[in-house]
Amino acid sequence: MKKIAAELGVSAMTVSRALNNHDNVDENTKKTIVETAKKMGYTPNRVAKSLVSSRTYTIGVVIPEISHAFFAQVVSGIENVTYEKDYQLLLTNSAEKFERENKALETLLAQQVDGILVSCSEETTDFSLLKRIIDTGKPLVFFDRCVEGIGASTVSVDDRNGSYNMTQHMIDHGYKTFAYLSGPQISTGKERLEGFRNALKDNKLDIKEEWIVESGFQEKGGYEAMKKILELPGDKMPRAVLAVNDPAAIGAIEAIEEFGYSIPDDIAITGFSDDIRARLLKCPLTTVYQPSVSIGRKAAEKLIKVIENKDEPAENIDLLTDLVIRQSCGCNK
Amino acid sequence: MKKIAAELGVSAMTVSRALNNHDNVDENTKKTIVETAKKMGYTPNRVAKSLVSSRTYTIGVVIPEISHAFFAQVVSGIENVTYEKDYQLLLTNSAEKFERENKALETLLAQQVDGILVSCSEETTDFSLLKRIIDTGKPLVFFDRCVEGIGASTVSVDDRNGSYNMTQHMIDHGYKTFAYLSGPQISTGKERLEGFRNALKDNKLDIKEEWIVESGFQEKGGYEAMKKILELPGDKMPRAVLAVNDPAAIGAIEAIEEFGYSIPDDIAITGFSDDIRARLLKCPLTTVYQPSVSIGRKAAEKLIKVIENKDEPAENIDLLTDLVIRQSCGCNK
DNA sequence: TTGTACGCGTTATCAA
DNA sequence: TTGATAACGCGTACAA
Repeated sequence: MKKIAAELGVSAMTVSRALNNHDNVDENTKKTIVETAKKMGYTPNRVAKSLVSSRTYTIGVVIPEISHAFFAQVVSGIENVTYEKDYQLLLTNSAEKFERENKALETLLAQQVDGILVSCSEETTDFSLLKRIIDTGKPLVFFDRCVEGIGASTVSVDDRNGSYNMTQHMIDHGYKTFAYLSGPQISTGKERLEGFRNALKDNKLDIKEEWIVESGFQEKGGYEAMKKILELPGDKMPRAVLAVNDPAAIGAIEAIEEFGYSIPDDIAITGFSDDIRARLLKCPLTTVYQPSVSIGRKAAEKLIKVIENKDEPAENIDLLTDLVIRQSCGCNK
Repeated sequence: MKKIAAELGVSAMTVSRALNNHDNVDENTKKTIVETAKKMGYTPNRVAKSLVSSRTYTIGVVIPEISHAFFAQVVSGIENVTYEKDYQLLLTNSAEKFERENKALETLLAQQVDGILVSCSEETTDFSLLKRIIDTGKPLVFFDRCVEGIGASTVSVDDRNGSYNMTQHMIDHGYKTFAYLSGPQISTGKERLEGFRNALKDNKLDIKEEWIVESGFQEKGGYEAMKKILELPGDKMPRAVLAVNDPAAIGAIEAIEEFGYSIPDDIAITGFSDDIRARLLKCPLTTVYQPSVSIGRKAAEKLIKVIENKDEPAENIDLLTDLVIRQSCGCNK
């Protein structure tokens, strides 16, 4: 800006005004300034701008695992909104680790992001840092793996209902013995398991606790949890398996096939999330559709509202899920 | 920092030195300062730091489509490195649009990122902005969809070879008539088509130009291109189809099935990228494995080298591909 | 319509 | 070992 000013024999201030298209600048000088700015390849320095305005137009995102299809889609939804609203996206990855999540949060704060979007790691059970951040008034919105009741808005699907409905669907089709591959018992994972339990209870079916195995959110955990169930002593096997999400279900399917069982005839299985792979599986996976892109969009929209209006009230936004009935549940015949 | 200084009756400068662990500060004062900083919940302001140092420890990434599995994995590789080296990731999405790519680039520049990682959009044929950025000395590295020869390093796989090898594999197994679903004729897309052409030429096989159809990089384009081929007048059909990437192949498979043909018995097909879905398809897709995470890692590593040493020479890094033979090529019997 | 002074939070530099 | 000052690039508030 100084150089442009010197070049044209005006003050830096006039250049600033011209470039920001203020109306108290002579039309002619404005034109010349804009032109020479372009000619000299001027790029405004947002860092300096941010320092004075204490606004960075930057949003920090903490994702448990970027390479997971679901989160990639959520990010895509977030990006849609930030693009429209002229915010930038600072992406961090907790890699499902509590430590990394905290470090990421600290860094985002240091970067002076205008707001933060968080989906908790698998390990996160201590919310003190999150609470402290919210208490300072820094805009923060949870998505998918949310912490409710600590003052921040949350955006997720109605996990309990989705899980309940899927379980009910299976019961309606005559299944009576169920295994459940559960996620960690926080937010999403907890609610889905509750939905499962409630459905069984409401239908007066027994819950066999040793068939409820924690698998985590990933393929490997699903594989191992399923194996554990299949290796249980005794000759009984669950007739149907509900998994906390599609990656876990996909891992479990591998285990089931390794044991030589066929899906859905020996064991029926369902997932949750409608992963990009679900419909393409050899035996297409029945699952609960989660509007991943919308989750990202809603979360980003809410966050920006909070950023731009500190009085925006906190709310828990639940998006609707849908059952996607394919072959793996065996109800399609 | 000022508040801490006031609290302790020292100057802001001493606080700065203590917090940055300089050695010319009294050990005791240093300790007290660090403690009260923690107690007061001090978070350093990187924006201010950046303004004076003209370093942001931020890397901008321009991705053609975040929600694509391949790119999500590349981003994951990039993030691994930026995490290790303490850089932050500013993610932008060109949505395969030239305009958006340019806007993203401008924004990243304005954000004063220390360097930029770019994979070009499908539409990008005008490299003038990219060239201008490189010429200003701003560190920039291309990955996957690269522009060679304009002064920036590139990281991609040896597309020509990968494509050649796949074609040769098919020829070795007796296939003689090929269709090719091509990407746009830049970088990756161009090289893969060349590999295909070269292999046919070297084997003295005819190339039927009307069976070379531009599909773009996505499912929809693959579907439509394949349909076009199958609807061609005359009763001849290609015996095998090579697609520029897996998404295009997956789209094409849908078209092939819609026409009632079976894979690989009526038409064999292969992809490129080893998408997360490839192995799970009803007829698992034979494809060329691209080390996506490594591409991200290498690109980020190279970029950081350039950032930290302006004399780092530009180079074209080619990672190796591998054929992944599954069922869709029909060579597995 | 244009210009000057100052401040944003931090650090380099020089002086004490 | 510590402090004062200036500077990074920009915008607000005021004066001309």
